[in-house]
Amino acid sequence: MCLPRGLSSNDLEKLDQIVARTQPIHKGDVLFHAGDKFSGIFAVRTGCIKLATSTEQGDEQIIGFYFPGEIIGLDGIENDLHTCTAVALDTSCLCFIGFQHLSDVCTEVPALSEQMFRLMGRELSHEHNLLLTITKKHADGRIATFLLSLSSRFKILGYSEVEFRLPMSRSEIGNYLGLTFETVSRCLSKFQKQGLIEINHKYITILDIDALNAVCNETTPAENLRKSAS
Amino acid sequence: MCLPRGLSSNDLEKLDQIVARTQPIHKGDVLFHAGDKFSGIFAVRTGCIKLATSTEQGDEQIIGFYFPGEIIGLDGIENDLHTCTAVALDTSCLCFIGFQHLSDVCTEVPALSEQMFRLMGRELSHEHNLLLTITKKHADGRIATFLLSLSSRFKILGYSEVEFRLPMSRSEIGNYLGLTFETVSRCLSKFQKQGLIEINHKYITILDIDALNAVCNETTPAENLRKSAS
DNA sequence: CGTTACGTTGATAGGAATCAATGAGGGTGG
DNA sequence: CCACCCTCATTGATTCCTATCAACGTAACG
Repeated sequence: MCLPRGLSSNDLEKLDQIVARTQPIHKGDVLFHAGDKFSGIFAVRTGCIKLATSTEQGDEQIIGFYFPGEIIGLDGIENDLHTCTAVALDTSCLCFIGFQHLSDVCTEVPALSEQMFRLMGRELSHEHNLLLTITKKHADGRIATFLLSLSSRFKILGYSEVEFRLPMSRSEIGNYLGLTFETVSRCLSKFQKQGLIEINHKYITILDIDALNAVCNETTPAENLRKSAS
Repeated sequence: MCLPRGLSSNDLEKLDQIVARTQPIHKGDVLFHAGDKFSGIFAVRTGCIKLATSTEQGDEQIIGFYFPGEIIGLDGIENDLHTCTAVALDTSCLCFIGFQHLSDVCTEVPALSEQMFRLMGRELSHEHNLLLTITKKHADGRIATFLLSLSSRFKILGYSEVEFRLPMSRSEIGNYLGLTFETVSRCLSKFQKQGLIEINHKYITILDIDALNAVCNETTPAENLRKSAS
């Protein structure tokens, strides 16, 4: 499992008792909607889930894509209401941990409480990084960053870091990175022409990871924004 | 104080014992640096603090501006290291709560634990909103949104919601909103010409709050990004 | 085999970044 | 106390990136 880390086997047992394996859900299925009552958190076992918030006007902003080992649902802890919508991008299996159980165990096991804080902290850093990527990088850099992020996560999961399938559409990538799908498509084509990657529909092969890294670190737009650092 | 909410007076007492009032810090002083060891969290009592992350290349991204009653330092919970830098924008007073003490009291008082989760959840929603603002709105909308956010926060603090001082520079506003300081300046001037606000250096008067709200909700760029909602 | 959603590619336009020059305040030192 | 410096802010001219509009190709699905 994914949640525990530094828990005693005794504590692990307690945790294990409250974890439920859910039925697989299919592409397009909604795990929870923004506004739904918060009932607990989910751990992705297989597949991929996207999380998105939205404005009153109905535009949606994708917050992240979640792969096996990653946790979703923390957005509901604040007010017992989910602020995000979670949708499966592929057939996916999840574990569910009811919040009532979880907080019971948390009071018994302080280490689990800490672990929960860490998870929320991770969400926060993820969003910090996303903000940095969006505000400081051009389209090229954002997409290169995105591809490398996927690559490193797949590697951790034991899959190939250079050859993988994108579970999300161009449109979703664009939404996530603050770009239009046309721009995403164009950048991917450009990277292919430059020999950085090879694209076959949803399948990507990274040919030159160093060059991609270089694109990530390219000159930032709004050089002068740095001045506020001083 | 700011942290408690729904705590018993008994619990409050425990909390009170571990809160330390710190010496006032001055404009430009650094409360903690990214990379510093995490020692505890701060509550702003007076003044204003900015929080920022940065890339390896040194560009900084301002994450938020924190006013009295707001909490900073949660970014350090994940790895016991701060991921943000906190800088005073004005002379400011803060309370400090050491993390060791805090987690001790948390295990005794589950309600406080929940409160901490809620605080982190609030940080998360704040960043979701910021992302939405940056990716879905033009410069005008971002700045109008920013002004209205300040306005409502000042109102809560008991200050005027239509007349206030901006503790941060144009450059910092721009950094926060993903714009250059020139664009910020231009938009503010434009709003003034349109009779929405009046600017006097750092002092702002909101003349037409409804019109500002309208600017916030204006047509979004990248209309087609919505399609991924379907 | 048509329908539909998704993806690619091209042409154009618009908004904000960049470059540049000038002005206003605040602090320091003579 | 005034002159100077330096940072912050304003405003204008130009450029560049990416959104937008549009047409077409391709894959998946019933």
